[in-house]
Amino acid sequence: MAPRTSKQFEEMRESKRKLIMESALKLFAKHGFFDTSINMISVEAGISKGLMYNYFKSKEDLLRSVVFQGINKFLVLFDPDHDGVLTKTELKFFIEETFCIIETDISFWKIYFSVLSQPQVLKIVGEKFWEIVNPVFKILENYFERNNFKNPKIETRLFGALLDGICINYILDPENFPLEEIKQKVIELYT
Amino acid sequence: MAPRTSKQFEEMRESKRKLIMESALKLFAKHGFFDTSINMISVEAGISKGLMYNYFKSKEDLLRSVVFQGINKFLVLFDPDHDGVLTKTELKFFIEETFCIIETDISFWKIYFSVLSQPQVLKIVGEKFWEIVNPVFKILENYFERNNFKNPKIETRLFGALLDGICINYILDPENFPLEEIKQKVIELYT
Amino acid sequence: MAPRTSKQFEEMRESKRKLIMESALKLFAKHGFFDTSINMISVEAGISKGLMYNYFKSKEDLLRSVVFQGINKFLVLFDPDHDGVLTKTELKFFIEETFCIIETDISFWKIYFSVLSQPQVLKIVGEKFWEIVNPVFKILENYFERNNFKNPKIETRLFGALLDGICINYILDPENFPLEEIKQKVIELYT
Amino acid sequence: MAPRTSKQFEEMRESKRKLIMESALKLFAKHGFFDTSINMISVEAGISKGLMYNYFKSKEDLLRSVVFQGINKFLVLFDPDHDGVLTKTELKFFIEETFCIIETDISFWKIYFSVLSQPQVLKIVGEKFWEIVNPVFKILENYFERNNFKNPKIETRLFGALLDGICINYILDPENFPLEEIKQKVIELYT
DNA sequence: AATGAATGAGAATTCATTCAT
DNA sequence: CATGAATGAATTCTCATTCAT
Repeated sequence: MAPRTSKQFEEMRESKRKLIMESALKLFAKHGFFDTSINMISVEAGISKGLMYNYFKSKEDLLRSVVFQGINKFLVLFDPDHDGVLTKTELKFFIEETFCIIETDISFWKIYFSVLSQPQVLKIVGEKFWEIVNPVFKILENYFERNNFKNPKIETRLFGALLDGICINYILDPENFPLEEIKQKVIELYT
Repeated sequence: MAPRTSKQFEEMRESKRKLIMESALKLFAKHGFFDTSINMISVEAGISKGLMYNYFKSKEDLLRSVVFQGINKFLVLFDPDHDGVLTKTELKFFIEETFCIIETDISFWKIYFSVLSQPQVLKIVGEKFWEIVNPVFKILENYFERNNFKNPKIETRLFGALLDGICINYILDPENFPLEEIKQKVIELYT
Repeated sequence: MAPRTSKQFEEMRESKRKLIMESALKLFAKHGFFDTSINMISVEAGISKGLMYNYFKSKEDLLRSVVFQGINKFLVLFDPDHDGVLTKTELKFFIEETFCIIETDISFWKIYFSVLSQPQVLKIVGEKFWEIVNPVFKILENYFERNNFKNPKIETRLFGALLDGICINYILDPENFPLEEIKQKVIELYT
Repeated sequence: MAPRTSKQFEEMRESKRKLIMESALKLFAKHGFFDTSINMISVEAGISKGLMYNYFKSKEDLLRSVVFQGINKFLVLFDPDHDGVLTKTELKFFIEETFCIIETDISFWKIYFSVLSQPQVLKIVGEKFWEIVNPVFKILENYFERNNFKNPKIETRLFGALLDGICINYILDPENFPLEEIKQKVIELYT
């Protein structure tokens, strides 16, 4: 029998890591970080409690991993050219994709806002959060400047706040929130 | 010694209740609900752990009380005539007061969003939350209708989302968030 | 009924503290620090696990307390005048009392040597240990100097080593170790 | 390829066993038995955790092996003629070698005293310990008898205690302990 | 009313050991 | 022979809540 290659092992590890993260994502979203125990996660993932610690060094580490994975998934939408310059089309695409992701990744966004509003949890995610978010703000500011918005800095902040607010309102009551119409309205406002 | 009247007792009780709630508000905002222990609260309030349970049924009950007190404080701003009809001046006043309260009651808002984004905490606050928020939405919708906004329902939702988003962004980074300029922009947009 | 005074409360606390320390001493000596769980101690003391942490902030803290209590009990034997000068009679008394304490406090000495020889445990007891032991060495050195021993420093070290060695040998096999005769021999050698 | 002979296999096994034991010795001495995990040992030895169990039945078995190897290394110094009779020269040689070994094998002695003073660890090493130590005592007793010491039994115990005490004191503070001068003093006392 | 000692369920984490590959 | 993923029992510690005083 051919011995398993190192690569195959790596793939197995990676897929189990993903499995654990998905279980955690689901439960964190459903019950919140503090009310989700390692035990619950391991049951959900169908593994033993101990094994968790083979893949993540603590519950906090697991949260961090889940949060950053979600943020990164979101950020790739942004400025697809990676040229630091946002065209009107790109912004429209970004907004559309954002709304799409709000809908599909609702679990992630629940965790995301939980992280933002819980001091102890925010502490865990820490500085790295700002490292990621700040460049995005820069690019938006640049966009508003080029498009002759009166006060680009303010506009950027307002835009960010609006998306956050929409997201948090959608999360609160997904059934009744008119996501599609809100999306059209936002696109209309900004492009 | 003159026996204390029942009224004096009530006043003492009420003021101690307030003391506990203020201590809790401060600590929940600083450390989060889960990382604030009953012990910490009682130390902050200068009373014993046991006495807490004389005023609040449980830690959850205390949270609920703190949250609803804050919401009520906020709601009295709204529609001062209680006539269910919002004038342009009243809306402007409402926005201004909202921004004022965002700044002065930052501790409350931290808890508020923590409540919104933590499923278990939201569960505690429960239905009563919607009972309070829904009428406000109705009044706003009515305002947008009377002022010929194209889609009052959407506009209401967008307005709510925007305020929520502004608040959450301010909370995250109060030092750098341009609250005053954002306020002007919002007033300009809606009145 | 007369209300309990604060002093009575303090006494109750103190006696419970002692109870826990005695239980811990017994079990640490019997099973060693690592093989004695907080659970075992609380059962032995007839209290709940949680209550332990009302009196000691951790298992390590409990160990520290037990060890220092034992060391202090031992040190009061030394130089009863507190004049820093040891007479021949005082040394004889010290040796006699030491042997007495070796016999009666065997549990403590087991822990003591466990602490000395387990790096992680020694770390817990830490610097405070040397703060206590060093002055004793000084006084002994002074004694040997005044009594014209050839090399007081060496003699001090040898004396300390001998007592440690006797103690550890007694602990290992109390039934068969001729403690009384060894004591006479030591007195004869040093006074 | 030439098949490996059984003898070669044995040699490889033996050398790997030694490697593991050396790693364990080093880590047990540094961190103590309980704070050294199988994982740490296997990393130190550059092998897998699983392989450890191919060479040693358990962690306890590994400790036992390490301790007995050290004791045996020490015992061969003793009575080189194996005639059960110790000459004055042999005793001097024995003392000198003992002090030499105290210095070079400090890691072992740390473990040794840890074993002596930790009940659970002593239990592991068990009876075999006494089987080894008792004959040595016999030979020393015989020596003191032949050399007209007043009470050979007591003298033997005292001698053993002194060496143990010296060793434990050296271990505690190798930098400052005057090992060489103590050695001269001991030789002077006993030969 | 007021206290804080006491409880005990439950949390995160560790680690010796096993076993499929 | 060699690996390291997987297990699960055991451990320390926390904390909301109760209750005798």
